[in-house]
Amino acid sequence: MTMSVLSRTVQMHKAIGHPVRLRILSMLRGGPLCVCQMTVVVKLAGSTVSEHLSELRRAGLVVERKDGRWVEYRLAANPSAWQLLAAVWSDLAEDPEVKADSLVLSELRKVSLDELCSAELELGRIKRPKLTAALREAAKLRHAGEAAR
Amino acid sequence: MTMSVLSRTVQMHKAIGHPVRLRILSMLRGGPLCVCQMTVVVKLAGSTVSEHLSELRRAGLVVERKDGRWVEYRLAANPSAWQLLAAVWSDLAEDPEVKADSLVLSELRKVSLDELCSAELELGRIKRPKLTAALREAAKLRHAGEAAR
DNA sequence: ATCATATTTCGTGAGTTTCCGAAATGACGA
DNA sequence: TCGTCATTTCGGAAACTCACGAAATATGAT
Repeated sequence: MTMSVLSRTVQMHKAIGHPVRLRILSMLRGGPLCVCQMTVVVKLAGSTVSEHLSELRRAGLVVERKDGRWVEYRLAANPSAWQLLAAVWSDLAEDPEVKADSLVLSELRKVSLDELCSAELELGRIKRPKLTAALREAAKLRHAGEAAR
Repeated sequence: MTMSVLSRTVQMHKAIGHPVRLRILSMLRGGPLCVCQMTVVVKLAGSTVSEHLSELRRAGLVVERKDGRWVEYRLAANPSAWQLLAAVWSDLAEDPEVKADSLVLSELRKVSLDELCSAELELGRIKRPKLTAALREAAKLRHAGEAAR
């Protein structure tokens, strides 16, 4: 079960080397999140997000903690992971998509999980004015970054 | 042609996230090398090694320089690449496979490229006593690390 | 000029990744 | 107890990765 240093390093970089997983890591920088919150932001099937999170966990980059119906993920305290991610944050903060995500998240964090997860609150149908404003702004940012894909 | 920061970061980590490419980067830490030298160490087809090097170049991790019949690769001066690799070296130096590689390389660097590349000098048929000793030692190291795959 | 050879490019097959929706799991509340 | 709902696991389809050998390219030696 103990992998070589080489294999562990490869596993860690493979985990980071995917746009959705990198966005998830960036989101977690602002504090722990549950799966349903991340699902809203990245707009993929819940099962897909769950699988990405499993891979990040296997790579030692995040840890999970059950909290009632929800599962909360946070960045792992792993030192070599932290050093690695530190090298990533500086560049990444400028990215339009990452900025858009954190804009959405800052409003999303103010909504209770019960409220967020209740069936009617799919993205775009959320009533809260601040949140919808954040979503519009995020869409603009994303669109601006679209050219540079 | 300008990629977003997110895409470039992903590309870089994908490039690092492969055992052979990681070994190549580790090898280059000791100075520039030509393709034929790396091919001998990693024991893959020349075309395969060449493709790995192209990917590392596209990711901005290495640069190439033509030198007669040979093509020399070295680590790029790219600052964000350097910061990333710095986080990797510390862990990686202990890995048995990486140690084995650098042991072989330290002897391989003493052999001229002409001598190395002449057809009879496939790995294992090299006459130089120090080099063969290094290869035996490297094989032992690799075998010790085999358990931890 | 011609040959040998180091490297890259190309086509191909095997294996892996990524995404989805459906089914399974596990926890809360009625 | 039963249904509801967040999450995970599973099966499968499309896309991508990795390794190879053959062909193309380019350089140095004869």
